[in-house]
Amino acid sequence: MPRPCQPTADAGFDAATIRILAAIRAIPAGSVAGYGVVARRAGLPGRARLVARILSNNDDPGLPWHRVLRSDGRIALPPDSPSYHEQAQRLRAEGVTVENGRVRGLRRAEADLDALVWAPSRG
DNA sequence: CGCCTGACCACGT
DNA sequence: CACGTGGCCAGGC
Repeated sequence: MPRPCQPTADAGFDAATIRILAAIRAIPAGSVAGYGVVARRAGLPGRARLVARILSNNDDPGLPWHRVLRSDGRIALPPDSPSYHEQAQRLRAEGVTVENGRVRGLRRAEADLDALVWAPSRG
């Protein structure tokens, strides 16, 4: 009996992994995020590859791993992989437009947000 | 330790 | 938008 805390499938993971898992679970249905964004949200900038490794190692079916894409909106998995099709299917099931293994509007949306924050004559 | 690999990223062409 | 290049971090051997 490791500990009386509630084991949410995060049991046994280090802090970084737990934060990343939380960041992934925080992605709302019907939305997507890049590996780098997930890492940054988890407070681990520059650890995009760590996110990828965690997803690769992940076995929790409740984790919305399908909402994580490359920074350019492309599905990271190889097109001939079974998981690739599963990801595209799950995304479409949430109303996300997947075309040619790619989701449109990921980079553009982030750029717009940055533009708002860094907009001239505003702050 | 050093070396290779990976569900990555930014940048230039 | 597609490709090539260099960089980055973490693991496995």
